[in-house]
Amino acid sequence: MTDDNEIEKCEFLYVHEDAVREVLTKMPKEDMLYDLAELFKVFGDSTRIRILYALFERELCVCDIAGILGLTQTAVSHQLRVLKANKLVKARRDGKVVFYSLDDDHVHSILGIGIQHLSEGSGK
Amino acid sequence: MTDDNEIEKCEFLYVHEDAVREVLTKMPKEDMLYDLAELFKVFGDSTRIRILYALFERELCVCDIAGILGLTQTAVSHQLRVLKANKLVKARRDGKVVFYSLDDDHVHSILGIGIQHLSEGSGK
DNA sequence: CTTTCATATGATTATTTGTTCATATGTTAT
DNA sequence: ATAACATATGAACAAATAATCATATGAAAG
Repeated sequence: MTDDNEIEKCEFLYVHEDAVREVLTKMPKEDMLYDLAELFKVFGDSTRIRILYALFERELCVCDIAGILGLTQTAVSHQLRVLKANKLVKARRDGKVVFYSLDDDHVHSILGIGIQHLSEGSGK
Repeated sequence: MTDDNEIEKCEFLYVHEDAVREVLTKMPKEDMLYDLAELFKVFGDSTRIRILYALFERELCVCDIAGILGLTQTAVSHQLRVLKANKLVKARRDGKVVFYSLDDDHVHSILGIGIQHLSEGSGK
């Protein structure tokens, strides 16, 4: 049916043995795939996405972000910590106030492609 | 200190009032930001990332993916359902076997930019 | 039609994760 | 030093989610 190389049954291993072998040799390192997932996990929360978009316009302090998004200062601070740890935003202190801004060109790119995907998906 | 427009205190609202107003007018729709987060959430799991990378090479059936990644058939099937619901993979049935393949150019783009970010981050 | 095999689905469970509350740190002004 | 304010941090709680187990569906072969 398919055509060439079915081998044994699926007893959890190898329906198409050479396909499996080929893919196995070309898979990236586990560490990298794990880190990649961790990075996207950061984008996978609407609060963080909204913070990033707010920072698209200009740098903002924690309190302003909280005001814009209708969140508590604490919640924003926690999420900014995550974003900062992943080098997506950077902080600048001016007296008592800490200003946050985007710290990565990739933020734009990633969000942009995500939007493209969404818009095309709805058009199908 | 800062320079122009501090207004009142942060009582949860508006340290820099015009900054807040400006950003508020330019924020995208809530729905879109939510959908965007949902999309990235799909990429935010190492199992799904690994499945996507396996499919980079060629289409694969559920059992092969399970074999390649050392997962149960059930776990893979559940994740494929998520990926399919988000139009990142598509399915093709051939008899008893269902072959999955990537269903979006954006998958390449998004993962590519993610990798760029990671590699630059470690070089800092 | 019954069996076999590949895949899918539902329920349960364990873990992760975002928010809240309370409190701590750090900076400026009095 | 003390007070006031912006921000950060830790613990506790609630919600989301990925894996597992049991079972169901769907297709081909006998």
